[in-house]
Amino acid sequence: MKSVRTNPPPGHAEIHRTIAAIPSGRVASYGEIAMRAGLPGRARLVGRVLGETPPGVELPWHRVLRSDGRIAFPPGSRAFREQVRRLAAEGVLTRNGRVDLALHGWERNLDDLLWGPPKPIAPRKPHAGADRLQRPRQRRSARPES
DNA sequence: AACCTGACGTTGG
DNA sequence: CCCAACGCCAGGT
Repeated sequence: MKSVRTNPPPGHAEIHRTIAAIPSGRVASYGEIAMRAGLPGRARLVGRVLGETPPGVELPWHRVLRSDGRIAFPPGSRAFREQVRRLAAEGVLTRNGRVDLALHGWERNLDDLLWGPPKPIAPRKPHAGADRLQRPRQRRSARPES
């Protein structure tokens, strides 16, 4: 018997799994989802899979944005407004259809950098004087000026 | 098969 | 900030 329909694209399940794992109040880009799903460079696939996701399947699709934090739908469209609404409900505000990734990015957001889990870095060893062990300090690599 | 079109992304002008 | 050019991949014309 012929397959009723095209087989599920490889990675389909992983993509769903990854999106479902985005914490509430956080957002991730299509590219990041693809990356985490083990499909680097397949951002487009993520978008298609999402679009093909049948209703009824609960998925935090609204937490997926473009790499620059903008909503992928046409501004003003039904889906666009719906996404803005859902995000706002989670405390993620949108400005001109764009979300501040530095603030709400899944990983590496300001909160984490300022108040979150910046704990691991403090094996401070009370040592009088010699503080040379401090961060090697990011030296600016010689920049080949133009 | 060529061409167009997307819930995309990056680089460069 | 806008635009063009690619890279990417599956579907539809």
